[in-house]
Amino acid sequence: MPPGRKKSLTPEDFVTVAIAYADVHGLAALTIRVIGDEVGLTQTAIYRYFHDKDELAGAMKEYLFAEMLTSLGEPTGTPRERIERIAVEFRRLFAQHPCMANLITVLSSPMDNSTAVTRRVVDALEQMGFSGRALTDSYQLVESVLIGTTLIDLYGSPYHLTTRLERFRNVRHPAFDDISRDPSSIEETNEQAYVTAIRLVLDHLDRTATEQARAIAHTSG
Amino acid sequence: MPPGRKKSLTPEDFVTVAIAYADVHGLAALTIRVIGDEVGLTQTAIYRYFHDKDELAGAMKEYLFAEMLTSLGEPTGTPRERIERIAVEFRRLFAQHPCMANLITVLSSPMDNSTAVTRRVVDALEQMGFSGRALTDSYQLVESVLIGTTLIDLYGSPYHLTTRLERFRNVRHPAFDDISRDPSSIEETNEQAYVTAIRLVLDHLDRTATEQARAIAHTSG
DNA sequence: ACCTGAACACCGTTCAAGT
DNA sequence: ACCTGAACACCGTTCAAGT
Repeated sequence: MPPGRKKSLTPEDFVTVAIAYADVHGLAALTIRVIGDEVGLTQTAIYRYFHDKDELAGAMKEYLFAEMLTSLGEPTGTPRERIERIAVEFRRLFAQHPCMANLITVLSSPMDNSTAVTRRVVDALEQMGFSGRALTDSYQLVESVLIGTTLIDLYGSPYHLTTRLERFRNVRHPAFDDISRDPSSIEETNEQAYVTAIRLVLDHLDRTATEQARAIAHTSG
Repeated sequence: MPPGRKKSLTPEDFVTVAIAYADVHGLAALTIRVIGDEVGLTQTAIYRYFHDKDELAGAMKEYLFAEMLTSLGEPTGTPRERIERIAVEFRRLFAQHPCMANLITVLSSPMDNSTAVTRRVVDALEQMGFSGRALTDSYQLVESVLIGTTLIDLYGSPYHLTTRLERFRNVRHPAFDDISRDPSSIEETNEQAYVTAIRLVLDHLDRTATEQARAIAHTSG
């Protein structure tokens, strides 16, 4: 490609620009017209690249999950360590790209990269010894706590922190007043709750996995 | 009021009609024009009762939390039982009114009735022996798991079940295929995850509460 | 092939006008 | 006092027309 040659855009250009904008201004502020402005074209140019806004949102979600898969690298360590790793990277992804929380609540369709993450958790659970209904139940527990507690921290982005601050102030209790004075201690509290919740789930999985293994050994022995 | 006299509407009329519609068709389908149709007036009539759509959404949320407070009744039993009670009623509220999940993600402002529920949890935690930073951390853990795991089950309402069904099918694993065959077993799995998560949190609170009590006794003794 | 400009249906909201 | 009808700004989307 000769220099100075005006290269046309790619779908990825739209995706990265949209993510950057939504992270700062919130997903609600991301209109088709704004995207046009941001990439330097007209409002309607995007329809050459995406069928509709939902398809763009799906591509944004896939892009961010791809980023997470890259950070994750190849699975190593014990099953528990692998799930812990996923929990950490999941959290990091949402912290770096808060628009993800709104994307997930707005979007429903399962897609390749999110399914890949799901499968990693399922693999780890299988290696812990879960199968059949115990496997799906365990997976659901991990997903609910992992995504649930992350969602609740960030769904109002980019106003989630001030909102939570206001909620804490509304409790009208000295301990909550103390913490509502600076946003960073609110973030700490959220982080603390996440880490504790994940640890509780993993401890529980360790216990039930050995129980299931013992039950199977007893049946077949 | 004489019979046959045409009584004018109340704000509550709009609220109940809006909730009923959003529960069935989803919050996204609830437009100002639809509300007008449903109450039997014009699109713009609602502005005599609410400043804007956000105020209506807030009133819907408050109405549903009021319903929950009524179901809860006066607090009785041990602190743990009281939190369990709240967890059960919270779940029931969302099951009966799935629009609540979307209301929460869309709305941010803290309001009277939701704060009342918060305060009940805080009271119970204080009676368990938590104070200061341990109190806010404990509360945050309860809230994250309680609301988080509920949100994640229902945020796509009224399509949340078919969506999850499709996600399970996408995993392409025999155990997930089995469960994705009927929607009721998906609901069971969600319910199971919720109950387990709450139990894990409450067990953890029981442990840390006695630890904190012991630490205080040690310091002051 | 890639982009623009005008247009359309739909949304939340305002406001003057009706009873 | 309560409601209507027409209008406005904004949204996602379509499509004929430009290069």
